[in-house]
Amino acid sequence: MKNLSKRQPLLNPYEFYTFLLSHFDPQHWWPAETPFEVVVGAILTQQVAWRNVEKAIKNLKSSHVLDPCKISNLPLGKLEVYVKPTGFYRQKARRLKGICAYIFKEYNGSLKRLFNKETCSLRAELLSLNGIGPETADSIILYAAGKPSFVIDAYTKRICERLQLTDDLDYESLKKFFESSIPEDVEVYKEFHALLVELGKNYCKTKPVCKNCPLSGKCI
DNA sequence: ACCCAGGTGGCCC
DNA sequence: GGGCCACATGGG
Repeated sequence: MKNLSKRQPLLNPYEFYTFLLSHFDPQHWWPAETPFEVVVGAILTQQVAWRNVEKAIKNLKSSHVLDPCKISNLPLGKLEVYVKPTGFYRQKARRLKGICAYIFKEYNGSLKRLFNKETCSLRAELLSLNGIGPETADSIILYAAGKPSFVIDAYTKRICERLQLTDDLDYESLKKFFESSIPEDVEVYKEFHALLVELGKNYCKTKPVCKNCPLSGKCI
């Protein structure tokens, strides 16, 4: 485990959060109607634009299969067709089906039972499933289970780098950095992450879009 | 014709 | 612990 940044950052995370709140509309994430839709979206959005995920979710909804039991019983080929727009579709279909089968087998298809665990053991259990890494696990815990677990994504890492908010930290260290700097509050965690993505999508891409960026001047 | 998007797992050192 | 690779579609 790396040490957290010893140098005084230009902006502390909570100030950064209030700054973002004052510059962007509330995001009210996650864009989904049910916790299970969050789980599916979290898998499907890996390394792909959200608009592609919307197509896949729409396919699943219009086919009336957006349910853990239905998906675990769906032929792989059909599931692949539904999730095709999200790319890596063979992998994602296989993993999604595996995760649904697990929920079906271990929890009788009830996410509530799965989520009725302590955050720490829930996270470990999610991480043990093929297709769920740290970001997906934290997204599910925060936005589907409604428990505090700060989500780190590529934008967040990039923004921290550009603002010199932290040293180059690994996932768990960066997560701890945020969690130790802001109130342990589900709504704060949700909105902060969503705002970081919003900032990232508009201004902090691999090639920075500095024009009109509310952070221009603070960025390196 | 490129480049990139709300990652993960496998393999290697 | 980190670096590299495969995985694949769709929009700018």
